Amino acid sequence: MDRHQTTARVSVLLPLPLTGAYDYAVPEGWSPPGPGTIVRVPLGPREVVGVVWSSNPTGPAPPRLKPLLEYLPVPPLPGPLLAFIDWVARYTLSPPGSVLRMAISVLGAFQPPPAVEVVSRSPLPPPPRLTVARARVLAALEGHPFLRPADLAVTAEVSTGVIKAMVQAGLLTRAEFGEDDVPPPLTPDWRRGGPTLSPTQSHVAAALAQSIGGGYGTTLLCGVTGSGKTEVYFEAIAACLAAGQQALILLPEIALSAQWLERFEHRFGVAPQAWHSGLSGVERRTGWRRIARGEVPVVVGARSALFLPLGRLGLIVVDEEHDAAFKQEDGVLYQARDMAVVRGRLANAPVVLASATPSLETVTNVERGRYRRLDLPDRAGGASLPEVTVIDLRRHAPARGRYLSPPLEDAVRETLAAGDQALLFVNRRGYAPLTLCRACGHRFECRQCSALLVEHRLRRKLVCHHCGYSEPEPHACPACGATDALVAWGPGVERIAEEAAFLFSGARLEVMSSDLLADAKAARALVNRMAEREVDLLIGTQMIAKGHNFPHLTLVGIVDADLGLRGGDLRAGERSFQVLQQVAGRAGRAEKPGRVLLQTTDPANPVIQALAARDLDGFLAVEAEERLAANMPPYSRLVALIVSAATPEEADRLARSLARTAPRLPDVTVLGPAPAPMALLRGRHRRRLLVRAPKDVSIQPIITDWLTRAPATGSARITVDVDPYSFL
DNA sequence: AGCACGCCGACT
DNA sequence: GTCGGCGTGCTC
Repeated sequence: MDRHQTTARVSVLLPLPLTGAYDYAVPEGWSPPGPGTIVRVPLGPREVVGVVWSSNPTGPAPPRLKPLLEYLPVPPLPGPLLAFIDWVARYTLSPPGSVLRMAISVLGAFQPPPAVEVVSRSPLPPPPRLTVARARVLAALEGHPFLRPADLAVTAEVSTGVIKAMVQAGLLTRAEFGEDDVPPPLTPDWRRGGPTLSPTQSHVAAALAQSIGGGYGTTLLCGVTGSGKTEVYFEAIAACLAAGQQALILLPEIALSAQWLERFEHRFGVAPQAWHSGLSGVERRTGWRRIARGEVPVVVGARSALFLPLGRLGLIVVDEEHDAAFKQEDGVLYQARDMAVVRGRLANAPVVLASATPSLETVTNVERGRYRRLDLPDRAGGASLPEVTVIDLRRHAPARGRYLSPPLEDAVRETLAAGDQALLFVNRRGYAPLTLCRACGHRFECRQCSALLVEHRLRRKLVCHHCGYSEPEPHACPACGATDALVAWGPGVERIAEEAAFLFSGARLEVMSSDLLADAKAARALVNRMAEREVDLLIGTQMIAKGHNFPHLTLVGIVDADLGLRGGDLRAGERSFQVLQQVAGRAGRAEKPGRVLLQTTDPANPVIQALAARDLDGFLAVEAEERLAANMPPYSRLVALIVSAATPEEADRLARSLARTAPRLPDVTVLGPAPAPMALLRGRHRRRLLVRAPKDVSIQPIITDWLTRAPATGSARITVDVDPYSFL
């Protein structure tokens, strides 16, 4: 072709689920934009914001190129973030645009916010005689450099007309004040001394701090509850700040970590930039813009913070790295802990994974020599670890219809009599997980999902925990019409609270469950009441396991340690161990020793045994052996293909078609199709195929190829979940 | 993701 | 006769 191109062409990635980037023409006379430049482009009948992905795209130009419309006044996205977005898209088999959307879907962040009109006192001396109203206006401005005219009118109790006239008369000066004129947040003071660290803590802190500036490397920071993990990685953050770089801390549930923010503020003097779904529009906008301008030294956030435009990333910390909440379960399906490691590698920054109960994946990576491990074996301040006693429910059966065994009941009584606090852990919300008709055997199930409806007696409702569907508590069986035949089956937190209120009348009892507390503030208030000893007996779900410190808590009762040991979930054992270990960690954090009583019907179970012995490595060894024998992760890789459709027939048809066209490769196993564990979810019928492949096989191209051979038709959809976590 | 175009039920 | 339901298809 001898006709060379006259207009420059760039490829632009749009935050939409398209197959790739689109090409646009750079208008004559514009400086060519570099990768990462945020631009506005035409798309069909509308205009969208996208990001320049390549300044010199290869391949044939599309027949007609539309021109770029505008370079938006924001710094370009940092190169390592672009590489990260591409990497996540390839790994999770998501359209790159969908991944990009997570990075730039901050509404209105690309235009400087409209300036606000403000007035201030004019530098001229006020005339000797002022009307009463004008004098009030000047008085109201005392102590304020500037105010919005409307606000000033309200404080001075005058009409806006007075202010207008004063501007005219030169008594007040007008100015424009933009959101960006707000001074940048204060820099955390890394020179402030932290708490005095023990020799072990100092040693570990120094090792972490030393990795700052030394390029990528992942460290597992393993320390039991109360060992001072947070304070230790704060030292790494301090070193990162001292080096002029930015630190990113990921937490599983930001909303509940007011305590974490307080600790940070205590150590560094200012609050970090928070990033989570609870932020308001303005907070997101100003936060994102500040981060993009490189003004923010520390960000603490949930999963999505991985996609922030941090350009001088010097450290990533993933706290509670084992937490299943790091797995994003809708939209782009990714494991934020694993992606944090990738983000660190691409930005050449060290990564710290912190946990008291690290995941088998992470520990295996240590054994393979990919991660380094640092241990904090002792509890800070010399507090002793609680003693764990296993109660065999077969030998110490509770009374009929009850769930607290005599030894646990006695222990609670003793604790309360001694003026101490006790905690009962029930990992199930509601009153009873099953409502059954004794006359005909009818079970109440959700119409939308294949899940049992859970009775919530306090709300007088039966609730589906998967889709939120609820119906009033029934009086009669809808199947056989029998009245007085419905029974509540199994324990929930409300039922245990009822039993405890009966057994320990006079004790100040409170229930902590996500559906009984209005918001994070209410949860915090309850935690405070517990810490202030205004509560004697706290009964709660998983919520209570998260890092709260109760100095006078000396007894933790685990009502049903078996919950979660069954259920066919790959990580059921791990999850039980983690939650139980955390709950056990609530007891005896101060000078008083604590004890843990654990009710089980299966005392010989290795999870129970390891818990009783507080033996993390022993537990992980048992778990590792089982996973290796079953050829399951982390010794192989799983990919789930979820087929969903409006009708069961459609779902079956596509699932069978996928099974027929499944790849036939020596090491790749395809299991299924089977009804997905949640075979009916939100009105859609689901089937699942599981692919298992060795870790060194690049599974993504195999799946992509497979999907082109069995395309979805009609209402059917295929969702690919690389490294699935939820088997429920 | 939007926003089009495109074919079948209850309204002025 | 049309207003409008949301089912498929395209956007450099």
